[in-house]
Amino acid sequence: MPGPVQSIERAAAILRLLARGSGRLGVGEIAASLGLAKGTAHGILRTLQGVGFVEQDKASGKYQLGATLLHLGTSYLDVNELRSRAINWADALAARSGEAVWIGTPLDGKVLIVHHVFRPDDSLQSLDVGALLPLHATALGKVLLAYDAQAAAALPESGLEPLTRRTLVSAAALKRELAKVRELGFAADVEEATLGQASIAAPIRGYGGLVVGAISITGAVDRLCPASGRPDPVLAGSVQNAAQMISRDLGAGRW
Amino acid sequence: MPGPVQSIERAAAILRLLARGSGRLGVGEIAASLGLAKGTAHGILRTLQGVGFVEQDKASGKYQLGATLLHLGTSYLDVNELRSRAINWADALAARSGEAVWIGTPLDGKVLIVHHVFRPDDSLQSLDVGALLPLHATALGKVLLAYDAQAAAALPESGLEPLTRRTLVSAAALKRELAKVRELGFAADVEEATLGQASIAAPIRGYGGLVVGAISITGAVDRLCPASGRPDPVLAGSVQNAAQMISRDLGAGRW
DNA sequence: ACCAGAGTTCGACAATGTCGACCGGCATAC
DNA sequence: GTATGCCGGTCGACATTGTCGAACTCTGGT
Repeated sequence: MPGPVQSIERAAAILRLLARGSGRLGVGEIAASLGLAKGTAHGILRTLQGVGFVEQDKASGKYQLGATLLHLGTSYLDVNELRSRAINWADALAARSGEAVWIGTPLDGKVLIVHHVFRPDDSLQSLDVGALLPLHATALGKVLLAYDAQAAAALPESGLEPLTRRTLVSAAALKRELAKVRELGFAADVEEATLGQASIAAPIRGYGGLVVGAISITGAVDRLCPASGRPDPVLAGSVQNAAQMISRDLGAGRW
Repeated sequence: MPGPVQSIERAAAILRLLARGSGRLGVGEIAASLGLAKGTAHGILRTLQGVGFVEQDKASGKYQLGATLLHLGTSYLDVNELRSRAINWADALAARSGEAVWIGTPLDGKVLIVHHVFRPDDSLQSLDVGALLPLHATALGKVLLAYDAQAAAALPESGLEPLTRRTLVSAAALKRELAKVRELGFAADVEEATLGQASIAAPIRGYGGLVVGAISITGAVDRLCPASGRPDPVLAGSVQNAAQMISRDLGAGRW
């Protein structure tokens, strides 16, 4: 196949760098990180600035992400079929379970949150749409791993980052967990991402039965796992049911 | 100055086209819209696909925005200084006024919503962060216009799009309105964007006193304009006060 | 006042992306 | 069932285009 356009790849690399670096970066730092000449990096940055993808802090001369990206990002939400089909079911699930609902899709070895319904009762919660969560420490991620052999194979054998003292960090333990997920049809995490919080997730299938995302509820451990430290089967059933309804809307056939 | 990088500009144009087009587009349509050869458009699209900025629908072969953009967009929120300084004050304003709060910044002849606090009482509201609102029909936009001569000059003399039957569509009427905004120090719109809804907005100033954004409350007309169809001065004062606090945090000097 | 480091500019080279014609499917029309 | 258009994808030659690296300027610190 004919070559991809290098300058665009480089521009994308710069944007990702700025997103990861969580702050402003200078031309020199960017050029060094990507192995480019300073002048080259500058030219790309100036172009990105012209289209509004990056902004320059006039005081320090450093660069950061630009406002246009926010608009493009939310425009993505409008065309995302998974999200638009799932919204109604997510609201219903939140109402029935009384917990916050997330919908996630795999992105580059992480889980991207594409929808978030606040827990019905109190409304002082931060919005997590657009956030990237690790695959191995969240119920959403475990579901995606369990039904995507490719993603599972790409996981490192060790060195999984522990978010809490309960995070699974060994590949063997995770593998057992994934087998259990496939057997039960849903995944759970109990204080593996955040202390005091648990989640239950189920797979969403698209056309052809392929798993394209997952839906989960998240809340306090004692509500999701009443006694015994195992997820409440009624709640798990609700999540699975919501996932099935969404899958049906997506044309997933008889799954 | 040395030329900007064309391929990046073209890639950005494609992304904007996809964001505007609100749906999937084919290679041919994109190439025609931008005056490019089909092969060229294809190469750029394939590169954008490689970096996750666009996705291809396998069934139809058409392209749409990609998930990576969502993550980049929300990463922008993390580094946006206006938003991060304003969040606490926005929460306080929402609590005191009992209304939904927006924070907006100018972007390319529109208002970009960078923060949104739900109305405290009921929580069944859609999230508008990332949305682009017109300048002439919203309180946020009027504030930005009133204090940015350049943006005001760029407005068309006529042909302002009417969103409701109360939207100001003549340049003269808008001009008078902006003069009033400058005099009072805040802007209002009463059913000019959505029937039954009103807003009150005040300018946020950054370093040097420059207006960098605006904050507003939005709610039912009878709550914001109790009798007489004019905005409640107490609520307007609250909005102005929040704007001043944020401006101070941004280092706006004595404004 | 000097120096160090930042972002920015400049010009030449050739690597790079662009163009336009060509292929292969799929769907529709006849 | 065949023909036909449409659409996405491919390929190779040309020259436009982006890249490099050195030189410039300005700010801030010493």
